[in-house]
This record gives sequence, C-alpha cells and structure tokens, in this order.
Amino acid sequence: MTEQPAKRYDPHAIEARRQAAWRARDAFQTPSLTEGQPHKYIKPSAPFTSGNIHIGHVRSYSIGDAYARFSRARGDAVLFAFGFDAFGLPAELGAIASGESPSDWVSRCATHMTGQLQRLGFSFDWDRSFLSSEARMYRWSQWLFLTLLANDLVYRGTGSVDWCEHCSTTLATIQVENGLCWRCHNPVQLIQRTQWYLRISAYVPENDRRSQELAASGMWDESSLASQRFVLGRVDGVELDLRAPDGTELTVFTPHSDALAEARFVAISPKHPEVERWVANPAVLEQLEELRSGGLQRDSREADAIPLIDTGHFLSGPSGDPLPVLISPAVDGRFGATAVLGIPELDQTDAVIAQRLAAQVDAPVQAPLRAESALYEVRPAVRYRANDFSISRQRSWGTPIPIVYCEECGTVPVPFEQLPVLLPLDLKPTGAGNPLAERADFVQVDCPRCGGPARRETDTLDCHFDALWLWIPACVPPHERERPLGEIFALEDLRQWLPAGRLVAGSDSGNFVFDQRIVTKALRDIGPLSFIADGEPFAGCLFHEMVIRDGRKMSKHLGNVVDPDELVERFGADTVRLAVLYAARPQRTLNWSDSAVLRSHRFLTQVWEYSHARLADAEALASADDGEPVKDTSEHLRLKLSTWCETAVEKITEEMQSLEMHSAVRNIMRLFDRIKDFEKRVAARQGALRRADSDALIDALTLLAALLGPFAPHLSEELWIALGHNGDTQLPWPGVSSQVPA
RNA sequence: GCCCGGGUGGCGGAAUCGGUAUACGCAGCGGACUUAAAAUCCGCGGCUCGCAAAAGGGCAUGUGGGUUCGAGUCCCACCCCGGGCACCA
Repeated sequence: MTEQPAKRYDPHAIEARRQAAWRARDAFQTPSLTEGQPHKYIKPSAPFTSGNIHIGHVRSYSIGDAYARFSRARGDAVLFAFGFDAFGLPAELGAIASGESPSDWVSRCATHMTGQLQRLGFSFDWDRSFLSSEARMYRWSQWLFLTLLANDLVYRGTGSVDWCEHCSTTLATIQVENGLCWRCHNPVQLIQRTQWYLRISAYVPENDRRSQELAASGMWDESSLASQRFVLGRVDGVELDLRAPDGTELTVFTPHSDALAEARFVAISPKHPEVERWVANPAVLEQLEELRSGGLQRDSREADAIPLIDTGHFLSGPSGDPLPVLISPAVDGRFGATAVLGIPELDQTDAVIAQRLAAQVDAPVQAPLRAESALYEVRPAVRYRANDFSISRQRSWGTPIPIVYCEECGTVPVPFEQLPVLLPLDLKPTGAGNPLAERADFVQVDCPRCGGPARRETDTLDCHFDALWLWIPACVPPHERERPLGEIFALEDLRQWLPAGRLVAGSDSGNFVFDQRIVTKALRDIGPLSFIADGEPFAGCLFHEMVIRDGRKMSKHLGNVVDPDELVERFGADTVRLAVLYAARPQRTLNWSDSAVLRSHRFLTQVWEYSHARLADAEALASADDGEPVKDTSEHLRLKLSTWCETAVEKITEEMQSLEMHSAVRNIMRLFDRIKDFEKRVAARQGALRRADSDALIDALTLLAALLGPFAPHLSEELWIALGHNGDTQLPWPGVSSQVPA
C-alpha cells in the first residue's frame, strides 16, 4: 500500500512505450474507405526542409493532431499525412553552407525532422509522407505545368528580376541588401527576362464568389477568410467609357462613384491590354519600354517616387473637363491591370500624383477645348488586386520546367509520356550562376517534335508552384504512387478523400491557399478534378497564428528561440503539446512563456499520480469487506459529479468540433479540479470514500483519460490501460448519453 | 503609406450574450513536512486611504470622448507595440 515507484509520472518511459505500441499496430495507417463511412482528410501544412522542427511547427501539428485523434475517437476514418516542401532557395543555401548537394542536404533534414515529429507523437500516416523533390513527386508539377499550358493558363511574359553581374545570377529579394548583392556586395541591376506566368486572373472572380459560400458554410474560420479577402484585394466601384477627341474609348474604373466630377486625370496600368494605343509618341514609347524593363523598384512604391508617364493624350472627363492620360504602375498595386480615374480630393495617392503632374509640366499644355458635358453610362464594377504571377526561377534546385527550345520548332512542350524531366542529383550550387545551365547532359536534348538539336529550359519552377498540388498526393495509397497521373485522378480513394475536410495551416499560407483554390477550379474545368463541383480544395480551414517570444518573432539573431527538443527532453512530448494548445486560442499569436509548460507538466503529473493513487484506494476498498450498510450521505455529490462530467463532455466536444483547443484543455483542467473537489467533499462529509463513491471517482477519472486522448495521447492511453481498459485500439470519445453510469 | 492583430497586476494571461474585472498559472510572501535543502502540499495576494489588523472607502483593463441602469467587451477619434505588403516560404 505504500507509494510505488511506478506511480511516478515518467513521461519518457510512457511515451517510448506508447509510440512502440502505435508502430507495432500501425495505429495511424489511413484506412481504405468504405461506402458511406464518415471520413476526414485533415491537411497539415507542408513543412519546409529547414533542418529542424521549430515551436511553430509544434503548435501547428498539435492542433491538427488533436483534431485528427478526436475525429478517430469519434469513429471517423482519418487521413492525416503530409509531404515535405523540399525545393527552393533556402535548401540551396543550406546545401551551399554544408557543402552537400541539395538532394543530400534535403533528405538529411527530412530524416531528422521526421524523427523529431515522431518523438512528439503526432499521428501522421508516415507511409504516405514524401518529399516534393523526389522525381515521382515533382512529375506532378511538370504534369500540372503542361496541363495548364495546354489550356492557356500558363503563358510566357516579360518581367524584371534582380541580377548580379558579378555572380551572374538572379537574386531573390532577401538576397539584395541595400541594393547590393549579399554575396559579393556589388550593385544589383534590374534586368528584363522572359518568364513563365500563371494566369490566376482567369479564376479570381470565381474565387471571390466561392469565398462567400465558404463563409456561409461556417467551416472556414474568420481569420482564414480574412486572409483570402486580403489576397483577393477586391475593390468595389463603378466604371464608365471615356472618349478621346478622336473618338477612341477607354473604360476607366473608380471606387469613388459619388465624386466622378472631381476627376483630374486618368491613370493606366502598364499591364493594361490596351496600353499600346496610348503611346503613339516615340518618346512616350521609350519611357514605357524603360518602365517595363526596369520593373518596379522596391523602394519606389511610394506615390512620390513611383514612375509616371504623361502620354500627352486627353480624355473627356465626366464633368466635360479634359483629363490627361498617364501610365503608372501605381495602379497595379491597388486595382490590378486596369485604368482608373484619378480623384485627388478623395485619394491620397491621387493627390500626390496630381501634385507631381502639376510640377512636371513646364509650359501649360495645349489642352483641347472643354467639350460639352457628356452623359456617360456609369456601371457598377469590381476590380481585384490579385494578379498573374511569375512561376519560373533561375535556380537549379527546383522542378525542371518541361519545355525544350528547338531551332526549327521553337518552344516545344515535353510530351506527357516523357515525364518526368529529371533533375540531376549531383548538382552543387555555389551561389554563382545557375549550375543547371552548365550541365551539357541536361541542356542538350533532341527536339521531341523533329528530333533535331534543341536546348532544355534551364529555369525551374518556384516551389510556390509545387505547393499548388502538394495537398493531393497524400490521398494516393503508397502502392499507387507510381501510376501515370491521368490514372491517379481516377482512383476511388482519391475521389473519396477530396476535397480535404480541414486545412490547418499558419496564417502566412494565405497566398498558397488562394492559388490552390484557383488551380483546383482550373483542374475541375479541364477534367481531372471534375468531381469537385465548387472547385474548392478545402471544405474547412483554420489559420493559426505564430509563436513569438517577448513580443518579437523568434530568431537566432534575437536569441529568443525556443527549442522543442530541449523541452521534450525535460518535460516529455505530452507536456509540450498540451502547453502550446492551452496557452492561447489558435487564431491568436502565442507569446511564449515557460509558465505554460510548467503548468502543463504539473497538471499531467497530478492527473497521473492522483489517478493511480485513487486506483490503489479502489483496489483496497474492493478487497476489504464493505461492512454494514450505512446511510448513503454522498449520493447528491455523486450526482453533481456526474452532471459536471456530462457538461464537460458536451462543452469539450463542441469546442473540438470548432477547433477551440485552448478552451477544451481549460475545461479538462477544470473537470480535474472538480473531481478532486468531489473527493474532498465526500471525505469531509463522511470521513472516507465508500465503494459507490470510489466507483464514481474512477468513472470520472476514466472519462478524464479519454478526454485527454487528443492532447496528451501517451499519458491518456497508459491511464486508460491502468484503469482496466483495452489499450490496443483507439480510445473512444465519450458520448454524452452513454456516459451516465447505469 | 496600406492591410491584419494586439495593449488588462511584478510576469504569461482569463473573462461565449454588454452583467461580481484580474480565473488559472509563474515569480513572491507565510505555513506544513524535513537535521537541512530540494521536491511536494496548504494558505495569502491589483493599487491606494485607513495608526497595526479587521470592517469599510476611493481608483484601476493604452488615451480622450460617446451609447447604456451597467462597458475590458459596442461606437468615434487618437497614442503605442507586433506582423505582413508577393521571385522567402
């Protein structure tokens, strides 16, 4: 009857035991779906192969895992798996720093991170995980690229990139420091390049419309909807067709429908499809070309520095006044590729532009005479900031673009049956040039059309493009992975799991998600995803905020990084997971504090030790004779306990369904306090617990163990077993009605 | 500049609908246990006035207004902090 050493809470022993048991029984293997079975595909974010799992990952996956385990406990078939987002600049830089090939570096990182995630006990189906940099995976990107190209949703255009002459390489924004190359500190130039673009504009209006449906469904939380609204950049206003003296018309837009008479100029985006019509003058054409090749400098986004071209043309304005026609990229950022009315009175940017316009005109321009105030038809109109974006990168660590340039046939797409175009694995980027372009064995190729000499495209796809499909292959059973992609989309499994029931990702994923929604609609119309009628990849979505410390983002530079490994080593996985869930509601920034971990650890320790102590008491009571029947003085307390339990289950179930994990954990903690309170009160009333009290107490503790399942899965399963239940299967989630003891 | 968050004790932070502000925890103080310490357990705890204690009073949710019987919560204006603003993922 004395305290046994086994009753001490030893998270490391418990967690090792449970994880071994899960492995032994393939606990998290994705079940194949049977007709009509409730199921959920819970999509976690694809971690970048950065080398280490950080506390933000722990938060993200703790939320997803709690939801996955909750869903399984309620009897749903669950798909919970992910792939690593393994291409991209940081991997290239990591490889340069370590002297490895990116391929080796990335797989080493993935192995290490997988180990970290397994130690934390997340219930991923590891058989389905993958790296986006595997050939059997990036063929998805190539297939998607060609499919979209064939449907005019991928096209070639011209754009400007930062270029370092000394390193003969393109630079990412983060590699440009004060206008200098980060590596050699020489000045960076903007050069013009032909690039591949994704035509998201084709589906932006539908994304807008569908967002409203998603909001109505209640499955998308407010912060994820807000991020979609932000990426969309919808502006409501009116449009009208203005006429030039020669009769040419231009449709202009303004959000200020009530101030049309105040218009002072018209500004056209350089990307406007009809912009050429307004640059007849050679000097103006030259300025436009300069603007296009120079691109938009990062530091000249402000209205007082942004390029401004006066075309010399005029349009007759709504009030009859002649309005000068300008070309400026200032339009793009606010309304997309369109033409707008400049209304200085109401708009600050317009005010600055009007001022600059007045200053830059030396002699009064010979404006056409004021025309008769024309009556214009004013139509309601909508503009979006979301615009087509470049998907090609001049880097070696990415999906090769399946395009060949032939002297005879020009630009030739690689035929589908020749995919994948393999990326050489032994690439050693140095930071200078693009090593892919220097590989004769890669570049030189026979034209797939005429067989003549040809060159491969050496640009690779941005990993943003990979992300467009990264959520799909988890639905493909591992043994089907190698099949042609056309067949994979026909798999019954894939069609069952899609669309995903819930996406759980960081709030910085707004852009990805927006574009995934676009591409799903494109693939719906093209055919492969025709079974997703609304073109929405995620039925539900939760964006959680990040983990910060001392009010700042964590960074090595600030020395405020929290190391998950260290925490797991000190307190165990259950404690760490519970702490990040309990510390803040998912949608809110979690300001890290050690007290949350200490609190969690103490709570779990108490639950463990208290449950075992009461279990020992119960056994002692069972073996002793209960003695004379005495007056039952604690019945009302047992009833109260039972009510508390029922209320808790009801509340916590609701909170789990809406992913309010922080409240769920707090309610579990409260329930534990009440259970202890029950014991205290019974003891105070009648001195000791009798059989009926003890039974009620053990029932309540059993319930507590089941409720803890999604949060502290290792501890709860061990408790469940200690309390006399079968630990070889999924812990069931308590039902409200079945919970009342007979 | 624009967009999105946030501002409550010494600290992290609670407070579904507008209804006892400061739950819970950390640090602190007092006590129990101990040769002692650690660990654990119990208790106290916004600021201020009140001779000490108690009773009691006053003031407190970034600032200033407003709505209301009643505001941390709703409205308006402002200040401060953080994050984002697209070739970083």
